[in-house]
Amino acid sequence: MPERPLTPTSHLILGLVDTLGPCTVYDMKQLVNISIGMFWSFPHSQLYSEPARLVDDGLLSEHQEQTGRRRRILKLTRAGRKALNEWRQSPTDVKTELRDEGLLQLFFADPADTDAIVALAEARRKFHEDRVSMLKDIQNEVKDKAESTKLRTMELGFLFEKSAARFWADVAKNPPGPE
Amino acid sequence: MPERPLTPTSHLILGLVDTLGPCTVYDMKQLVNISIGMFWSFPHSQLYSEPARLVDDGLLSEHQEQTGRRRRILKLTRAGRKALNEWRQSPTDVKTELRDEGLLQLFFADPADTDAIVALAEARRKFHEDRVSMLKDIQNEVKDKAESTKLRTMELGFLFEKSAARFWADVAKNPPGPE
DNA sequence: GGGTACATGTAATCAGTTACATGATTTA
DNA sequence: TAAATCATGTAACTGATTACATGTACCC
Repeated sequence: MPERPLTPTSHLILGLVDTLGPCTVYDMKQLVNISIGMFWSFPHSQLYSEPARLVDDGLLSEHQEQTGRRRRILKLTRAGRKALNEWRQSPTDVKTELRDEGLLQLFFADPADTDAIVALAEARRKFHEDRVSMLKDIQNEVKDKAESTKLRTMELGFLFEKSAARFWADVAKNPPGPE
Repeated sequence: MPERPLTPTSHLILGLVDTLGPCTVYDMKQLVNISIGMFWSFPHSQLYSEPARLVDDGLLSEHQEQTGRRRRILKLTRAGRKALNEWRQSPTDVKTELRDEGLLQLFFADPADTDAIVALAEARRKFHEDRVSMLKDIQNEVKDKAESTKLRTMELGFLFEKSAARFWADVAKNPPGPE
């Protein structure tokens, strides 16, 4: 059995099952939606397909209900917990992916077309400001329940959205021009 | 011919060919490496496969050298320029993907294991600080040659790396703990 | 003239994404 | 009890990633 290299998605699932205890995919989806999923999209089909692989790998066990919705309950196996803990002890050296199509548009904007640049900047500023307030709402709702590490994680996202909003406001006010 | 929806990678290629004029994939790779590719990874095989699709779509034309390395020279077609300009006029409403495995590790860190958290934070702080200085070097080198829009784009990346470095320094100094 | 790094691609795998489909619960 | 929404999945596609492969130019 040449073991499959685990992806970030694998570790996400392992971490979620550890956080939630035995749980369904839907439970995981709920948690992802209001936390890490705010910054890193994990479509729900991934949350189904990856556990299936992890069961094959022996890192999760699954138990299907015999009644009602026949949901699958997922649990960490001993090997799964071991894999999770090893990952926890090895800080990654992978660079952050900052994939922003708005930035791509700025990169390829025509410096002579100031109107387009300002329109882009205004749209993105508003976008990031809306996200700042969404994040505030979420934070208020979870701040008493969530673990300290999870709250802390949300902070970097928060910082990013705020500097992005400021950045685009500045671009709108003082757009790059020709020459 | 139902036209294929263009991806960010498609627009990247179209934009690069517009910026560089008729060029090879390698020319594009060089530019990507010192700019947008610092934040959004585009493996070079993508820079080969996507132009092939765009040629199929009629958005690029290609002309292979008959001698030497038989490189392929790529050019925007009229339809390609039209597609690029339409994209330029339509600010995206797609959210920024901030994919950071270090953050994932913080999210799933054990609040009781302060040592692991501090080690993670130190590693990531150093990582982002190194990137800040890489970016400074690049900026110094290109600041007289590059277009204003392209320089401006790099700034958000720069801001991000700086706040990430600060964030992790703070986590190291004042790590989230149990209870 | 042999080694090394640059340049140019191809192939195969696999994960990510979108779309589809439908059953179970709640609410009007 | 019908409509709406929540919940739970599957399937097909295709793009992203990794690995492989080889040619060309330059340097020692």
